[in-house]
Amino acid sequence: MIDDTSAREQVVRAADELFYARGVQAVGMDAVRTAAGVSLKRIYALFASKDDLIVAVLRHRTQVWDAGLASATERATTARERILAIFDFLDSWFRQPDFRGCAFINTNGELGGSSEAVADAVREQKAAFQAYVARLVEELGGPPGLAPQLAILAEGAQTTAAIAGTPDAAEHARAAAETLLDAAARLQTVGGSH
Amino acid sequence: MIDDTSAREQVVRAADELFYARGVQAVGMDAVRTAAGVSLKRIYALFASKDDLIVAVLRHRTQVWDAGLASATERATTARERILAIFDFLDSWFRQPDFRGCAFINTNGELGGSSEAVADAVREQKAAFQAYVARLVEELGGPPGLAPQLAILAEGAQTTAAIAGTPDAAEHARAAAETLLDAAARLQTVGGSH
DNA sequence: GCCCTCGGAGAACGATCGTTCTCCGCGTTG
DNA sequence: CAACGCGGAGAACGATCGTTCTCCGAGGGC
Repeated sequence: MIDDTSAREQVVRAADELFYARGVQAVGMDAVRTAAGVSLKRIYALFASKDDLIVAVLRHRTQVWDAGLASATERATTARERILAIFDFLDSWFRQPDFRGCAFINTNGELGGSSEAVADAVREQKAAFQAYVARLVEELGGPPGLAPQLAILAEGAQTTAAIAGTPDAAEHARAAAETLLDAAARLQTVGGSH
Repeated sequence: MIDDTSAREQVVRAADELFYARGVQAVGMDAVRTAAGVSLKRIYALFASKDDLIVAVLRHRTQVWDAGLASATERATTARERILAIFDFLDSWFRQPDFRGCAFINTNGELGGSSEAVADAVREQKAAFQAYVARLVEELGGPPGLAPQLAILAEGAQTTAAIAGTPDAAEHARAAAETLLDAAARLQTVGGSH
């Protein structure tokens, strides 16, 4: 037998893939069991219920997202480049063949109305992303109002790419972000109303 | 008894409200029957299956959305004002107490991976919105790349408002749209690189 | 007035869900 | 070596799903 920690990890990883590909409610616990190779008894010893597993999957996705975002932006030297690197990160994500939109948005749409725990986990992740963008904008010296605008571009690109089935939205969002960054820089240098 | 047309309408309207509030899979056909006041036998005479009903609900939502968008933007006189009116329309929508995000995005996240019919209906609606924005941008004389950027702002505002539970995203998206419109106008008048 | 058809209410059916329980084999301890 | 506890496989359970069927009462044609 394997220890609890790696069993948990296997279950979460398998459930994550299945939930993301087919939606949460369409995946039965039997499918999770088969994919993870962990018995149902064990799964229910590690997680109190399917809802618990869903939340654990969302927290795992948060970690994966945070790590991917960090590694995508750390190469850039300036704050502006780091902000634009977010959209390059989205672009490469949208190009993956199994891309099916943002798991947090999808899960929130499916269960956010009934499960408060799910809604909370999703809200937390999006708030963390907003805070990350806000930090970059602050580093840049941009106005505080710029950060939510950039975050909205990133969110919109994700849903647009998921529904259209093309990665174009990343480029469009990146171009819009550049325009917003330019406008902020211009306001900063000339420092006045038009 | 009532005629088929109004029975259909009642079923679609009731299903729409239930699906939007709780998610599609969480609503049984019995609940639709009770809310619509139409017998299950009749429902299955009007719709071949639940999937059929889901698609009919999405088409109905498309009509409601189109009508709301048209009435919100028709008062504005210039193309720029009509574009910005989209975000005012979103703002008033986000403030409704039963707002729970964009039904198309939610349904696509829940079923788009398994049902091609649902994915198609959602794609159609989003493509129509993109085309509508593109028409306004053309009317404005803006560059063609501007339209997808504005559409992405609208999409991002919807998911952000749904998850955060606040209507702030509409204002942020509107402000970003103004910046993008200003930048496009500036390029148009001075007509050159920076 | 009688029959016949049609639609409404909801029971019934098979499938599947989340969750628990049973059975069995294996490894450990005294 | 024998008794025992623990985990794995999967059957079992009650609930609920989408869909169909049965029963029954109301209303129009002869």
